[in-house]
Amino acid sequence: MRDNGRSGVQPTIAHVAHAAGVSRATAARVLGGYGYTGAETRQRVLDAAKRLAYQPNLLARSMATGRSGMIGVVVADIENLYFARAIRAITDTASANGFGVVLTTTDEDIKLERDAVRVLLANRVDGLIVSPTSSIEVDHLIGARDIGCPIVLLDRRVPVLNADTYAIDNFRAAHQAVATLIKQEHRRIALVSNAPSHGEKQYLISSVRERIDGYRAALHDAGIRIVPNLIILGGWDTENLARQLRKLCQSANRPTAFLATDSSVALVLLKVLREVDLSIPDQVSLICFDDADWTAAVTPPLTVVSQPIRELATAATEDLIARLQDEAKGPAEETLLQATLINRGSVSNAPAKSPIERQSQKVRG
Amino acid sequence: MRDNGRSGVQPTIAHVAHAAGVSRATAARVLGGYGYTGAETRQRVLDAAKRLAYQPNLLARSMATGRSGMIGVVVADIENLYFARAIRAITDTASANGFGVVLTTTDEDIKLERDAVRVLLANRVDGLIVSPTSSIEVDHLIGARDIGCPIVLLDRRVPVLNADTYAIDNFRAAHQAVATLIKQEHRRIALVSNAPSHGEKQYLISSVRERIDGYRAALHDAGIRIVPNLIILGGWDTENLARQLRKLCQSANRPTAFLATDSSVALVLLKVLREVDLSIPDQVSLICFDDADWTAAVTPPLTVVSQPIRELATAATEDLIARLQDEAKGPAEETLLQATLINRGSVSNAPAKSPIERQSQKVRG
DNA sequence: TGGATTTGTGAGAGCGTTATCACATGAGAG
DNA sequence: CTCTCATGTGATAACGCTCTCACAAATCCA
Repeated sequence: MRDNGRSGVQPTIAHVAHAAGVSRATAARVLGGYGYTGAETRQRVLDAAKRLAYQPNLLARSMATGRSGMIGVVVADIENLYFARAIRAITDTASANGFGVVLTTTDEDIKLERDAVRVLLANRVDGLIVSPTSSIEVDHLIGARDIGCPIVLLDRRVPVLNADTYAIDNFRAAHQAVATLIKQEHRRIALVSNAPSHGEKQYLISSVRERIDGYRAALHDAGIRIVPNLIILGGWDTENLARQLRKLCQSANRPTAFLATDSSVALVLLKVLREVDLSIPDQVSLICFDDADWTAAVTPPLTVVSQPIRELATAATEDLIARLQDEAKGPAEETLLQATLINRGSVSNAPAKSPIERQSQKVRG
Repeated sequence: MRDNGRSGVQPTIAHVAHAAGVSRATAARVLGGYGYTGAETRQRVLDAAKRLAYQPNLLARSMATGRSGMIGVVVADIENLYFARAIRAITDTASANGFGVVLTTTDEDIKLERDAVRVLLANRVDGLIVSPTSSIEVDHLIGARDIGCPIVLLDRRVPVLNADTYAIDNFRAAHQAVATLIKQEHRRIALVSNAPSHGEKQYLISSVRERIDGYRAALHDAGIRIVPNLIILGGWDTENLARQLRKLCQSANRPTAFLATDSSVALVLLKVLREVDLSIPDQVSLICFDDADWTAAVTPPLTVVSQPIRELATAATEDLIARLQDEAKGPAEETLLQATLINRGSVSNAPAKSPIERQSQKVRG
């Protein structure tokens, strides 16, 4: 039993009890707020506790109660706006309810996700809020659920897990965005994402998959042919995504409009567009997911699909905490909030002529 | 002792020991990796552990060892780019070293900071990484240190605490940025920050204070008079900051250049500049702290003071972990890395004529 | 062959709580 | 005047680990 130098300084219930001249049990009762205690004794204990600056050891309490008061959060990347906002809402909600948050990051790597869940479980978090990288490889989540650790899913679904899920209606949001573009006469609309393209469709992150589905449906509804080349899945390497976009933008029949599945993708696209000297919204229109604060500050300000991230994350956390506190656990529910399209300045009518014609015109002029 | 429904499912060392037909002590030794164990026994225990999917209860381990393997992180706001990057680096470094991270957020509120530290200590984190809101009200930090909880400071200093500190050389960075503007003939240079203006100078966040000092020094070195009105401290309310900036930009002798102390301030400034129809870099120049990814994507791309956030946070975490592991604790050290000015497109020569003249000229034209 | 030494194992005491149980006291009821 | 019963309080067993000790068996050296 090594001495960490702390135990000698941190008073325990025993110290308080001694100082107050009562038994440990009694001190524990008043400090823990349970069981009978005489008014006068209680005051003596309270005084002693204050005098010694007693702080209960939550680890010990967790040991004894079997609940740690900690919520584990597993997300891909905290630098991503979506998750940053979500984590903020989660920590706020958690601490308002007396819970702490243990944060882990997976980088969309299923192996790291497994590790993260294992570590969190080993630390006996009471519950988990997860944005799973995969909707297929979820054995670790099922394992967690099976040992009685409640899980709430954020942003992404895992049907087989049967857990409460909080996300937006991605299909509808993408559909609406694309429909907006179509209404402005756009016919060649590209969808750009940083999800990895390798593997089967089912291995895509569910939110991206649903956005793609919404994109396709909107095109289909308008009788526009779906061109596979216009769906860009750049993977997690920004440079790779930029390369693909550059190529697309320089091709003869480049798209007249883009739908970016998140703001970091939009950023890459913006850089490429400047590189190839295409201006928004005159030459290309753009809508992106997530109302990042910079989207309103750039010129032109970007039209975005705003997700109610804070609401989602807050609701998810409250849900988890409710499940932690009530033993009455209803069946798993899926909460799908609606995203809202914020019209700013990055969408305009499609250029009257096709890009090819425009370009040759330019050369002639 | 309530049953949380988990203990029945989670196997303990006792279960493994029983399954392997050895004593708890022996199982604990092989599972804990300490003391002697026979090769054959070890294997039996390992097999049993695997079969039962044994996962050590880290809470219990923490109780016994007095170390939790958790690092507490206290920052103002995770949505702030600086802290998002820092937290990312901290979690990465921590988990690479077998540590977990408990995250708390203070919103620059000293009261919340006190609470956060208290909760973290109650949870017996092994050490603390803090970006303190105040360099004056630090009794809670001193208290933490005094009970033997190592603290490492990030971004901000607290001289009296005598703790290892990781930050950039804010004075020099600001000095250099302002000098750059001066070299381009700018004379009316504003400093814009979102730090609260009320109270004494010493109550400012140390990094902001040092940037202001650097700003003043640069002006002074160039023989330029310091105009108090050009130092804008907007507080945490974005709208308030915008209001002040609007007023400043519309005043007769508005500044020709701005130094923003972080990227979120720059964002507000950008919006205001668009509102009042002032273009960068023709009419005003701009340098901001922090190389946020959007700064390179806007038009024109922004010239920024790039802080080596990741390096700072990684070093801070490694330092803390080293102090946690080595008992040999040297004296507190301050590590000041250098920021680098990244020249992009938001700085140009000051308009040849004063804003007033330009404006009247415009009217005449 | 006997004592010392190595090698491996088991017993058991913490760690700081929670929570149950038994017990002491005094008051009120029969 | 005993018998309950409410009211406090103290002992004490968990919780699941770590880690010191004691001790048995096997090995070594003289």
